[in-house]
Amino acid sequence: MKIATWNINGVRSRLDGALAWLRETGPDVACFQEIKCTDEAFPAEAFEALGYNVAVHGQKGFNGVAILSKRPLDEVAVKGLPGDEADTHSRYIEAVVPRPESHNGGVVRIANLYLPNGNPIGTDKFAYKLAWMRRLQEHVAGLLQLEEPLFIVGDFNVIPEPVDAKNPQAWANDALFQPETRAAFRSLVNLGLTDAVRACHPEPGVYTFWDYQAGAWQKDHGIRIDHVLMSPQATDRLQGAGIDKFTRSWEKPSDHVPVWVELAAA
DNA sequence: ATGCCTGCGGTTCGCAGA
Repeated sequence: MKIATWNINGVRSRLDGALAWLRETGPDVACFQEIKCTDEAFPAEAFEALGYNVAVHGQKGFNGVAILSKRPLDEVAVKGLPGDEADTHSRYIEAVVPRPESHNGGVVRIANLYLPNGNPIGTDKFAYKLAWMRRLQEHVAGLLQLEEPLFIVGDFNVIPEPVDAKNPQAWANDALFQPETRAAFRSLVNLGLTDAVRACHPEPGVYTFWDYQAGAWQKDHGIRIDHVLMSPQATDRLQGAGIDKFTRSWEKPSDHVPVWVELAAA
C-alpha cells in the first residue's frame, strides 16, 4: 500500500501534472495541500476518472486540503483542526480508509495537514503557527490512543534539523526553522511517531521544497518540510519511503515535490 | 539591503507563500 502527500500549489493550475503523477506512481492514497479552491471548484471528476474517491476541505483563494483514495473513504472524520472554533483556515482533513484487498482487511487513518507558514516571526502569524502546533499535538495525542495505523502527512512548514536544509544559516530568521517551531515538532514526534523519510534516508540532501526564486532549484537550495509521521502500528509495516523529486523539473512545477511511504501487507 | 517567482482574486496590483 502506497500513501503519498503533495503540496500542489493550486490544483486547478496544476491539474495536468497531478493526473500525470497519479498515473505514473499510482498511490492508493494521495493527499494534497494548497489546493487553493473551494470544495465546489475542486476538479473531482478528473480524479474520479482515474479511479479515486475524493474528500475535500477547501476555501476560496488559498489553503485547502484534499484526500484521494482508490478504496472508498470509510469516514471523513474531521474537517478543520479541532481546538479553535474561530480558526476558519482550511488546513486539516482526516479520514479512515480501508486497506487494499490484498492486505486482508483493516483500515488506516489519514490526517492530512497544511501547517501555517508563520512568517514573519514576531507577528500574530507566528503566534498562530505555534498555537496551531499545540492544537495538533492535543489532537494527535488523542488519535494515538486509538492504536491504529495512523499517518499524519502534509506540508508541516517545519525544517526539523540542520541536515534538512542545504544552507541552514539562510533560514535562521525564518519561522520554519525557529527553536520554538522545531521544539513543537519534536514534541509531536516524541508522542511516539516515526518520521518515515528520515528513518529510511539518514543521508543529507533529501529535500521536498525549492523556492521559485533566485534559482533555488538549479542551486539545489532545498529544504525538507513535507513529512509523513507514523504511529507505531503504521511503522510496523513500513517498507520504504521516498520523494518524487522528478516532478520539480516539469513544466509549471509546484515548488514542493511529493513524499510517499510504502507499506507491507502484514 | 532588497528582490528574485507563482497562483489567485478581481481587476492590472495586493496578498500569501517559504
